[in-house]
Amino acid sequence: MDIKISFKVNEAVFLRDPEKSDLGRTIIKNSIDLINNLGFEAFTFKKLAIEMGTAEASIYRYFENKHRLLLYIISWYWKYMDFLLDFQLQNLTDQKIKLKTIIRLLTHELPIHTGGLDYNIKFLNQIVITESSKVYLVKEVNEINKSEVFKPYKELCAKIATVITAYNKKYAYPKSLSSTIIEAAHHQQFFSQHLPRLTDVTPKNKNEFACLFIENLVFGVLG
Amino acid sequence: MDIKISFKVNEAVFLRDPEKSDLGRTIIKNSIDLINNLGFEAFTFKKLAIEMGTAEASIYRYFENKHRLLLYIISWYWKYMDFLLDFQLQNLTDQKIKLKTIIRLLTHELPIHTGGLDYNIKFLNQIVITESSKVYLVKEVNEINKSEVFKPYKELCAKIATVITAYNKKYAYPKSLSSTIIEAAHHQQFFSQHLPRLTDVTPKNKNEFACLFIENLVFGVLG
DNA sequence: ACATTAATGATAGTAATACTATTATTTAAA
DNA sequence: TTTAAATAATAGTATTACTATCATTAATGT
Repeated sequence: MDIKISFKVNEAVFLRDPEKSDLGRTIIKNSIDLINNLGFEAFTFKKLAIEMGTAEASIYRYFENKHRLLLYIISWYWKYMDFLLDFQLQNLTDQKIKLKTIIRLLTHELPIHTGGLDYNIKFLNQIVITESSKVYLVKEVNEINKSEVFKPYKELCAKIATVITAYNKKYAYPKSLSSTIIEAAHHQQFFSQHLPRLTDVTPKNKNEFACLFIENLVFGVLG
Repeated sequence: MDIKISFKVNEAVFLRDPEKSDLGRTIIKNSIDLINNLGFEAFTFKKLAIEMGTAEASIYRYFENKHRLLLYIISWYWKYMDFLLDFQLQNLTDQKIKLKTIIRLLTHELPIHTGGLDYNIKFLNQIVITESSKVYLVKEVNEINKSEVFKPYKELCAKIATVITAYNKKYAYPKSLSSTIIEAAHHQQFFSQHLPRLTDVTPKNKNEFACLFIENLVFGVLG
């Protein structure tokens, strides 16, 4: 069975759905590559158009601006993460194992699901670590939030919070703990890569570090 | 006694030291106001120059670009935070009270120290919450880091880590916990202001929320 | 007090960015 | 096979992110 995975991203994010045309999919694929290469600040639609051999105006038909395009990519990622989480938590009954599975997912490169997915998951992962907070850390956050485009993040957060509560019914801050571990997963990965003195990473545990730290944190708080 | 507080920010951050001239100080003061008003993305040197009634070129004599200016402001903030921390931890012996004092400082508006400080601390606080991570979440982070401009953040982190270790010698991740609570302090404040569903904030505890959550987190992990 | 240096103001200019608009051409749908 | 929709190609504008020049003002040293 050759399943094509695709996720519906909120329509408010784009002008034309990039999933529904070759050009659209090429835009997303090349954006992921180029944002990863240049960083979001230096990334422009012009450069993307040149990279793709298309016109700048074509990209503007899909996205209002590069911030929306990033929002699309990040939303897509959260939807994919949500899907993987459902998939991996399936049939698990032990809440501790569920939490460990979640933490593992949040702190590692996403497994590449055979079939579908022509996006570079390694790059996507790096983009999420470095750029994801830029989608909401903007002046217009309240305005943007009204169109519900942050829903995928909120839903993932709520889902993790449910598992937290199932593990420890008395814990008072399941959603905050959830958003904190998501963000900390990114930060600790970024710091261990670029600013290791902000962490306790060692050369030995470099890849596992964020996971170890967050597991210790979560089970420390939840008991 | 009328003490003027000032902090030496690493010289690599600026071209000309803004603390050493009226124009320089006006640049910083107005930047804080304007970044708070417009957000960092919409903030430009041109707008700042108009606001100040000076020429754009004058500002470029102090800072290479707006990223460096933000880095200056954020570095200044960390130095000020470090100073306040020393001040408030003075004479405290109970490590638990020390940690609570730290968490309180990280999650509240900084107290305005009489004398000195013509910067708007309320605004500065908001800028740190919303913009501070943008100084390191950039492609050039390794390059920038070489000039030691992130030292104030690292030193604050190390200082907090010392207290964490003093409180619990067995805890394996003092620096990561330290950077995590600093970042979480910002995120949880931002989320409770703008995206409350990512938190467990209630209308009642809105101002105290981040503090309560992080206290619970820290003493949960450290025992 | 005067000369020298340094800082600022005023103005101009350039390349790149972030778009919008127009029209011709290709592709897809009715 | 007609019609509509999507794309390519091209142009154009306002703003951004700078750099350069030169006159003026302020600060400093002797």
